[in-house]
This record gives sequence, structure tokens and C-alpha cells, in this order.
Amino acid sequence: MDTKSRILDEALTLFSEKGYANVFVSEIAERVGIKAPSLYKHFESKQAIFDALIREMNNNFLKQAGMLHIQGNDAVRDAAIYKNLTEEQLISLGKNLFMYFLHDDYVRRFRKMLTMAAYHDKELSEAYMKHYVDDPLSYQGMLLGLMVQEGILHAEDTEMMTLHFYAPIYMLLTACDRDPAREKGAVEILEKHIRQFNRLYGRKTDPR
Amino acid sequence: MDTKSRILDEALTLFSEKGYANVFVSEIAERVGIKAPSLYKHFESKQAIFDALIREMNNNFLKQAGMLHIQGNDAVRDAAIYKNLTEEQLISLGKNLFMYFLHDDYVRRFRKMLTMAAYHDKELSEAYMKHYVDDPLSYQGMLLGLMVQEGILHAEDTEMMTLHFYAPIYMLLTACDRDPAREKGAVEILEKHIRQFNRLYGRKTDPR
DNA sequence: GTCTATAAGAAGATAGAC
DNA sequence: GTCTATCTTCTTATAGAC
Repeated sequence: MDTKSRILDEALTLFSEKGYANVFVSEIAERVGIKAPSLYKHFESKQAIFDALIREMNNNFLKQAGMLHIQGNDAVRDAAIYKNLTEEQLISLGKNLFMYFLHDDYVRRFRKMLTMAAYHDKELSEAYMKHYVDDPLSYQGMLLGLMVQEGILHAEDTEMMTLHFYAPIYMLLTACDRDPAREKGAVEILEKHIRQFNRLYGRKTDPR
Repeated sequence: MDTKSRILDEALTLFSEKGYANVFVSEIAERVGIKAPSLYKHFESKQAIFDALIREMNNNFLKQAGMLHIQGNDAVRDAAIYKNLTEEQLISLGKNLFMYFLHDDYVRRFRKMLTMAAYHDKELSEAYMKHYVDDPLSYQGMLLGLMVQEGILHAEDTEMMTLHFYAPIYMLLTACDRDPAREKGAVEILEKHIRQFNRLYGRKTDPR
């Protein structure tokens, strides 16, 4: 990994742990193994490092914003996969996806950095909402909608069904980001959540 | 309002808008209408202002952490109130509570300040989880549990039912905090959410 | 308790040698 | 491209008059 990439990597780690304003350029440089002035040969300012990270995030959008997607870009194909899963397989899949978004270093650090930074910046706020709220809801809405069409799930209001599926996952994820000790409990809750969701919206539920 | 209280008030506003590190003592002083050095007659440091705010928050815990409570401290009495509400009245109540937590200046500013600050500080992180996740879930769990006992709601797993009720509200609240333009849509979604929740867990639902 | 003046120190950024 | 030395600016905080 070249120096420029190492700078971005260490900066992302530090920004995600302490927030932009609490990280010093000298700190980033130290972790990379150079002195602060050398860093200015690679980036013209601290802000430029942050901007480069945000650009990188938007470019890698599919990798990280494909939150809770199986393939991430084809709801029809993904629905076909879901369709044939047993409840146990579905739970296992859900757990694995949850663990991926919780632990994948790239995804996790960006989420934490953006969570903090998005509070003071309108543009970043929009990025946050898109990646962690709107896009997951939209994708899962398609997925669950297809399953309703197939007769696998039953719901009058697909939008609300999607909210009921995703909101608990969003809440568990933000809880674990703030307190990693909650992870074990969160995975158990996730399992129960998927079971209950299946029970409520699955074949046996009377939708009125 | 005396100067000391005005300092706390303006500091809370600024901290909630920009985050602790991005607020200068001189900025707080200016809003109060004094010069920065005068401020040090009231607080010995910038950190002392923040600490005082956190103490105030913990003291006023009931006022703001009673998130989505009716009375806020007596689940049995509150359950008795809920029991006799029609769906329309319940929705109206839910909307009003949501608007209160979204708009009440004191509650809103603390929530935003804590959301940011809680990422770098373990103690604050615990306070955040307690006030915005654990306590609401625990209180609403009692409330909904009582309604299950009364036969008003039906659920095998009350904990999951509570999660299904609260997680969407939590998600809508954080979404509106980040982007106030979403408020109108959020209230509509809230209404649909409560209706669907009623439908799923109300008398007519077959819980197996 | 508020002011002006100022100290003390931190942090971002530049200059110029190697 | 990295270093040491340094500049500049900003920000917290203090001193001391009123």
C-alpha cells in the first residue's frame, strides 16, 4: 500500500474513532510513520484528506451502501434466492449480513465517521440518509414487494412491512456501533426479530 | 434568566448544532452578549460548561428520557389510559408525542448534542443508550406487556413486539433530527406504522 | 461581573535542506 | 518524499482595571 493510501486509511480510522475536529494531522502522520509536514506532499490540507475519503465512499457506494443486500443490485434475482430459503436459512443469512456490516472495517469506519460528520454538514447529512435509510428501505421494499407478489409474504402496506423489517436492524446496528459489547445480544435479538417478522407477515398471517 | 443559565442555554444550542470541538468560547459569550473573559467568572473552563449540561440532563432525566411516555413513570396507569383509546385517538396521541420529542427545544438539543458527543466518550455513550434505547424499550415493554395481559394485544414474544413498535419511531426521530424537511413525511409514516402495528398485534391477528 | 490587553499553547501549514 | 525548523493563526484562559 502506498503512502497516500495509508494516509487515507489511518485518517479514516482516526476520524471514525474521534471525529474530524479531534484528530490532528500529526496523529495521522505518526500512524503512517512519517512526520506531519511530509503528509502535505500527498494532500494539500487536512480537509482534502476528508474530502478524498468522502469521494472514495461515493465511488465505492455499491460495496457499502448495498446494506443488507445479497447481490446488492438486482432485487429480482435476490428475491428468487430468498424465495427458496427456509426460516433457518433466512436467519443465518440475516446474521451473516448483519455481522458483515458490523465488522467489515471499511464499511464500519465509514458509517461511524459519517454518523458524526453528517450532523454539521448538509451534504454529508444527505449522503448519510441515502446510504443508511433511503437506499436500504428502497431495496428491501422491492425485495419484500416481490415476495408479496409471489404469495410468500402477505401485507396490505408493503412500505410499512419494509419499515418493520429494517428499522429494528438499523437500531441494532447503531446500538452496536456505539457499544460493541451489545453485539452478542443484538445477534440474538436479530434472530428473534426475523422469526417474528416471518410469523407476522408469512403465509399464516391474516392481513386484516 | 441569569447569565449563568444563559451561558448554558446558548452553549447547548451551539454544541447541538456544531459539536463541542467546533464551538469557541467566544461564540458562546457573544450570543450571551458578553466577552469571552467574562464567561470565566461563571465557569472555570469550556469543559466545565459541557459537564454542567450533562449533569443538568441527568437531573432532568425524567423530563426528556421519558421518551414516548404518557406520564412517564407509571406504566400501570398509562396502560389503563391506552386501553380505552380508539385507534384514531392512539394515532393522535402518538403523533403528539412524536412532535413533542422532535420539537421541544430542551429535549431536541440534548439529543443532538449527545448523539455526537457519545461517539468519543464511553460514559456519554452509556447515557445515550440508556435514554434513547434501553429506557424507552423497557417502559414500552411494560406498557405493551400489560396490554397483552388485558387481551388488547396478542403476542408470543412481547420483547419483539416492543422492538417492532419502537424501532421505527427511533429511526424516524433520528431521520428528522438529521433532516428536518422529513418531518411531514415522518408523521404520515408514523400514522401508518401505528395502524399496521394495531392490525398485526391487535385482537384480530393470529399469533401463530 | 464586565471589560481590554495579553499570555500560553495548540494545530495547520510552509520553507528549504537532503 | 521525508526531514527539521518555523510561521501563522486561532483559541483557551488569565491579569488587572473599572
